[in-house]
Amino acid sequence: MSSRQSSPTLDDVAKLAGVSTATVSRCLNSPDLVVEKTRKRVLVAVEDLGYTPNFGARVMAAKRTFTIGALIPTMENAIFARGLQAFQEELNARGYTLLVSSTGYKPEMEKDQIRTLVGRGADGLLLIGYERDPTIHEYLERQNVPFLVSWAYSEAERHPSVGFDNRASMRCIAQEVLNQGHTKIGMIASITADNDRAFQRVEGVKDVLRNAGHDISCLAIEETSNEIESGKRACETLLTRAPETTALICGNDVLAVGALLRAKELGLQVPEDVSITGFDDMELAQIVSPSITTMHVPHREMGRLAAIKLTALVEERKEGESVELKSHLKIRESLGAPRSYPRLSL
Amino acid sequence: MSSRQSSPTLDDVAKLAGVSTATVSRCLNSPDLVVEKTRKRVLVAVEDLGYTPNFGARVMAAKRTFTIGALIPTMENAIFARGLQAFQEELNARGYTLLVSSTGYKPEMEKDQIRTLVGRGADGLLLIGYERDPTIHEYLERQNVPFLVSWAYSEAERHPSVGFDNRASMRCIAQEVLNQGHTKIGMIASITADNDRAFQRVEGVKDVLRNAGHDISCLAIEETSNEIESGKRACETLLTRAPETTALICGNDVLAVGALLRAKELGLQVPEDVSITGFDDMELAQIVSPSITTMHVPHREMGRLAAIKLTALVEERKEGESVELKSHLKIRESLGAPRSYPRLSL
DNA sequence: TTGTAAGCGTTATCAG
DNA sequence: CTGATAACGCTTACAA
Repeated sequence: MSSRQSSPTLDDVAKLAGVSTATVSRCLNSPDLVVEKTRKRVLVAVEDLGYTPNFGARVMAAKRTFTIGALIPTMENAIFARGLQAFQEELNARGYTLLVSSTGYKPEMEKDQIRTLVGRGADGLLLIGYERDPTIHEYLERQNVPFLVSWAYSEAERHPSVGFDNRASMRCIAQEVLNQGHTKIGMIASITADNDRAFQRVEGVKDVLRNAGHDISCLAIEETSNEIESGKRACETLLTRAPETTALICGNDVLAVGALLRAKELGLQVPEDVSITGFDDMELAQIVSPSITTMHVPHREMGRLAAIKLTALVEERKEGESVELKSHLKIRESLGAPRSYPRLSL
Repeated sequence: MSSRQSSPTLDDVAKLAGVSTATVSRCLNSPDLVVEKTRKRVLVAVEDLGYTPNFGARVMAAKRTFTIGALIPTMENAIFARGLQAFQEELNARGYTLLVSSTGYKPEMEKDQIRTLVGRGADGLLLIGYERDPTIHEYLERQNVPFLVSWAYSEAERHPSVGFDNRASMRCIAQEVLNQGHTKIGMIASITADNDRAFQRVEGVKDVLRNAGHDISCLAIEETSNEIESGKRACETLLTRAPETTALICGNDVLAVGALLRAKELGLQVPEDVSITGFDDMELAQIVSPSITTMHVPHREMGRLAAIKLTALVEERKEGESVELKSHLKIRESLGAPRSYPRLSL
């Protein structure tokens, strides 16, 4: 079965076509440098032999791989999957191949993977969020591998990014919650350590409360991992800790769905007894009942733009500018005014 | 900005450590061939220089890339994302990197991408399902690139796979539907052209009906793309076409969720007016209300095993054996006995 | 327009 | 256990 039949090389093609390897190479890479007649002969030979250039050799000689690496926390979260799919499609259209790895939200893992991807000759990298050990950025600079930050945008950061302002977006949601008349607010956040998106979302909520004259120290916050099950647990914990809470602002839709399910299990009415908001606007948010008020983020568009930006960065080797995408509030059923009278405690 | 400062090479490390390049290479690849003292010195040098092996060179010399390519229909479907995540984790643990592309369920796209991945020197490929142009398999054989089929398992096929029997699994669901007393059954399937999983799932339903003495030609089938929205539309179309239908067997959970939502919008009770079943057991299935009776498929386990199998295939270069994973029925709320009296038509 | 030949940075064989 | 050294297959000056 294992006929160690190695692939035809440039040399084979050259011989068959009766030209030099240089000519064959040129036919493939810059056809206009070769006269029609020769080119034709070469292409026939290529076809006949079923020749495919050897990747390693090509990389070594050309010092380009046409490979882009992407590091995402996890493929299992639909918001990354969706953006990544669009990213890949656009990359493909531009002749690049995507190399993906996931980090499981672990900084050490990310560091490792970045080295791996660079080692594999990725021409450029897509990274999620700004926050990471500065030595990584230095390393990439030194290796001369451009990278684009995505899923986040902040005026305060100077590195090129394609994303949205997590903090401002969350401010928008929190404001809406306040507008509905809520004063006892709880937050279920994803783990903020090493995660600027999660952190900024919490800050956004605090900004608004502070601005409205609330005492921040009263904001009950539960931090937990991004799973529906965790959202459920956090919901219960928080409502036990702070039973007077009438609105739960969640760091993302996954947590919000968890919170919603548990709230219902606890016999609470949403939004009558407790309002719940999400973030991201994944499909899930409009499927559950009641549907979840959330912040819509244009993930596909973000992926697509990131591909365009990053290939430009790679090809032009100059500092690109950041692109801020606009998120917008999706008002749905899970947010409403608090009851005018307190509900029975749990 | 663009300080064309190229990375340190093996040679640099060798010089700094005062040894030959061969020794450095050995330290990195087969440490046990090098005496402790030398190794230590070398590793320090590696660290000092921040040396990363050049991928192209390595590929060329070793004729291995430690890269595995995976071609999935789309990352946006959670069932692929989940399996792929596990696949990647296991691959990583074994020192391989994953190269992913999606085909959008298009055979031509798949063909293209396979060539690309092989061109990039993928040591092995993970492909979803058995069905594809036979020339592709010949091509891979010729290029001597082993590939593993996944997400499907069939005794009738000889190529190594890690998956489950789509047809038998669906038979199991259909039988359960029959057991509940349904006789007017409809099916919402994904597009079966070029998709053996979708096709086998339809066959599974037919097997059971045929076996129970039903006339297959009466089975109302709607084929549609894998989106919730499509499931909704198909549900309405089917119930309009065959209003007597009391059970909708769906090719997967995405379609089932769509069908469920639309059925509710149409004012039908599930399962009292119409039962609905899914397939895959994605998270979604237990979150909607009523929760969906479906077939649980161990996606993570499948991905993990696929990684083990495929790397074995790559490393041992011998025909592997297929692994059949067992799916199992998840009875939930969306399937029940039909009402004894007919409901009002739509 | 085409050919020649010098790298590119590893790995692996073979001596020592 | 370590060191020379010959591949590996392609790109790209430079020469013709």
